[in-house]
Amino acid sequence: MGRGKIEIKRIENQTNRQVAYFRLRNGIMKKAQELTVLCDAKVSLIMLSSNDPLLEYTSPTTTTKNIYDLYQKSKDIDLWSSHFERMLEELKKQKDINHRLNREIRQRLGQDLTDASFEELRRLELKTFASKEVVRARKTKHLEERNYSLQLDLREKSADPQYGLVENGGDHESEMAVANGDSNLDAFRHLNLNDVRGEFGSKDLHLA
Amino acid sequence: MGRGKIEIKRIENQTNRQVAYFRLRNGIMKKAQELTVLCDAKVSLIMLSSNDPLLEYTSPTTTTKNIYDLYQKSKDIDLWSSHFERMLEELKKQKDINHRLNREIRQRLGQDLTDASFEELRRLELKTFASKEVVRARKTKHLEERNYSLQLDLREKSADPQYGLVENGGDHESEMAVANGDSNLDAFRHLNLNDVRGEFGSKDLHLA
DNA sequence: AACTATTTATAAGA
DNA sequence: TTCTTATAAATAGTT
Repeated sequence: MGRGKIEIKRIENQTNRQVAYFRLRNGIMKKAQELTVLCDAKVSLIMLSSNDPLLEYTSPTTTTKNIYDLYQKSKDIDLWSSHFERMLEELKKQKDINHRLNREIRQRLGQDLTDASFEELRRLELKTFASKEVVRARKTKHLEERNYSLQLDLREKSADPQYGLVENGGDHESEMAVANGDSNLDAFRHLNLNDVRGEFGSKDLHLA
Repeated sequence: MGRGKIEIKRIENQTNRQVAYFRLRNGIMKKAQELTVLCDAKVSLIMLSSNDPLLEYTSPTTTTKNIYDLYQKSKDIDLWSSHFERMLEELKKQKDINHRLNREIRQRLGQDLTDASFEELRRLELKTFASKEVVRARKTKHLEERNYSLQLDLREKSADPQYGLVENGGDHESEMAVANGDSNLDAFRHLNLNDVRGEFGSKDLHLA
């Protein structure tokens, strides 16, 4: 509606397109507002165009989150699980970093072991056990807590205020490298533990 | 715009309001579609009015989920965080603890064990060995299985085919535990490493 | 960013 | 409801 009729297809001229966007977005926002008021409806309108910030209209009687909750209910889907996916992806990424570091560590250990004396080897083995236990304990405890979180998650999949994401900055790499007692110490499995244990005599093992 | 001008305020007559909603919703949907095509924009429009099913328009170039993700990114908020907030907070805390612990562990393993006596080392080995095989085998496995089933639950709640969950393979929990290690130093402390004194050399391993 | 000729949307009536 | 149509509103092209 204007001086001339236009075909509804992408406006190829970048500038014209931008101008049209500016006009039309105001138009539709107004429509959304009118619809809200006149019909007592809830409306969520979100628009995005390259080179422009995201723009939204949300009926004052509701919130974007509320609309999305209703949307999900209506569609019987769960968009929020995307966050869970995202976290899993992040973990997967970290896992990859872990693997890389583990390889590195194993290589270093291998080099060091090449010319290690018997005493040194024994010392390393002991370190292995110590690390293993510490890490194992930490892992187990954390698993418990994660279980708890997941359960809460499943239980409370509905209402809620808005919070900011906790930033994940910082480098995990060195920490993981040290903490990952499972894989990074696998290298020691090829040590003949029996040879070493011989040194200690044959006392029975007591469970902790 | 019509035969007469109308004031933008709630239409009190229920029927008229309903009729208006029907008209206007078609209008705004068309606008959304035009905006999408003409300006190459992404639009998400969701409408709700009592006694009517939820109605939406989403640009064919995107999805509601995608818009939602972009929205959150743009607003730097996380609408889902009430669910995840607890977990993320926890992870952050764990990470801090982890950082501190790693330093501690590195120091202890590197320094304290260096001078361990034969007797202490033997005791240390026995303890760690025992814990390794017994406690973890049962407990950890149980927890991991439980985690896995919880995740399956979450996964089944997600009906969005476009965003399949990251394949987990049952490993993420351990990775997470590793990456966000927790503070169970108890097992470590029970080793009484500080009491250990001995005769060993000091060739050191670098774990990171 | 303003103007205005036109197109488009739609309020009220049938 | 749905169609019709007079009129309001939106806006394309222009300045």
